[in-house]
Amino acid sequence: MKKDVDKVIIPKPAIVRLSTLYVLLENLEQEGKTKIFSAEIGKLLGVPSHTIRKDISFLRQAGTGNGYEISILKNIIAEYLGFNKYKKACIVGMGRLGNVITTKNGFYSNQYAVIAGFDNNPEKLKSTRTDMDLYPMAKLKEVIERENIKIGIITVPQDSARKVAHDLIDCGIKGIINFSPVLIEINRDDVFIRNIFIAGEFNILSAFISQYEKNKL
Amino acid sequence: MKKDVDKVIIPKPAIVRLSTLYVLLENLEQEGKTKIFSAEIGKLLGVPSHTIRKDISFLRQAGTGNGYEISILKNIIAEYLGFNKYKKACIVGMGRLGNVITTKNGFYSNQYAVIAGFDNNPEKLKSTRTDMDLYPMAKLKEVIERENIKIGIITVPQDSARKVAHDLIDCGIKGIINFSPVLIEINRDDVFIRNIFIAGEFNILSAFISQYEKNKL
DNA sequence: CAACTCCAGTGAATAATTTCACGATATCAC
DNA sequence: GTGATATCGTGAAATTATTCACTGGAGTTG
Repeated sequence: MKKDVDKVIIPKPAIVRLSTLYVLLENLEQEGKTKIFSAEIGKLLGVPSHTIRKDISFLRQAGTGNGYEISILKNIIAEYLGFNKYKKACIVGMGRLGNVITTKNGFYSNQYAVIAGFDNNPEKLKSTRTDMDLYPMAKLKEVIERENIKIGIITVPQDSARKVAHDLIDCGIKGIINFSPVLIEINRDDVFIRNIFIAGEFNILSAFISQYEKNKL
Repeated sequence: MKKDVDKVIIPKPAIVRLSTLYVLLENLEQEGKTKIFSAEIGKLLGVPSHTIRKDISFLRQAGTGNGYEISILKNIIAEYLGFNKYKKACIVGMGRLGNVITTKNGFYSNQYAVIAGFDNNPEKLKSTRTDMDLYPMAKLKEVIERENIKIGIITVPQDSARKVAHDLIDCGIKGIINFSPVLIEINRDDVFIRNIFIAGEFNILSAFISQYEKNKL
């Protein structure tokens, strides 16, 4: 009898690695590569090969045992992790950062589409040159519901970030990428937030470097 | 007899949380707040209060037992994690993203200073308006060594990211924040890299949302 | 068609991290 | 000052994640 696949819970760090791996595979595929080994993936992701093998084994879709066919592996990951479900995103805050992020620069996978931008400054709505549709904040709920958008990006200044986050959640957004330099507190376990907290990154590096030097002694 | 404090190894996730917490405390302090409780911190960081208490307890600098004095907690964290050691950073790639990041926007803590910018396009060196000193790539080693910079930010396009990373490491950089949409593979355990991999963030959110819905059933 | 080599897959062991639970200490009210 | 309440600090337990170690399949060579 087959194992109850649906009950296997994948460790969160494994989900993060596999999600990243997916984008990596997209890039490699575009470069013309078709096959890859666990050791190679490991190097690129900065983890040992057995970690990669284990991560992939959580998906319970055993391959042939001799390297991975990139296109197949991509599909297995996307299928299992549900990447095909939520492809639309919106962005709030059409300032300079918002602009940079949504300019197709390789920043986001070609699987996703940021289809709507919001800002409460009418000037910005006019001056911004982009493929997306731009709207004033008042249209937030209407657009998100109409397009069934589940992912939101926050690139507004500090003082409005929290309000925007809660507005997005009220409109049905389930995942947020927050670039504002403010941590956003949410009380619901059905909404996920990824904070891109650049100021913190300096400290993290500083700490790791110091820890390394301390332990070296 | 006192415990051998120096031998206590802090879990990596705790280091990351404490590093983030530090920036948070800086912000709260600027807003005029002087005291904070573990439950409050927990909400802001999105983790339970006992995790925060445990994280802080790794520092072995017990407080009074009734909330934390923000200024004191800040000092304890900075001291223990060595934040005071490496305050200078440089950035390679003065394109639009590089500009946005280095514009004092609250993106980086006021503790750090991005003091030098590099680009191999002479036009960019002239046209960019900034407080930093700007240099051509040829000056990389000279400047990094002269200023004893240990942290580098990469905001160059995809195709040069890997080379830039290795150049930085050759110049003595020990910590890298990589914004390019390429994962950088390094083989040294004395160099730390933080990939801000936006394309991956979409997948991660997508996966968490799907996982949540799957487990809900 | 062996024999050999190279990898993936995975259950089990180990290690790392988080959570728990409770004693200790500060604060406040009266 | 005493009691009531709130909060921290931390060793130990529980949970979660990683690493190990071995099996078996696929490709390759002569």
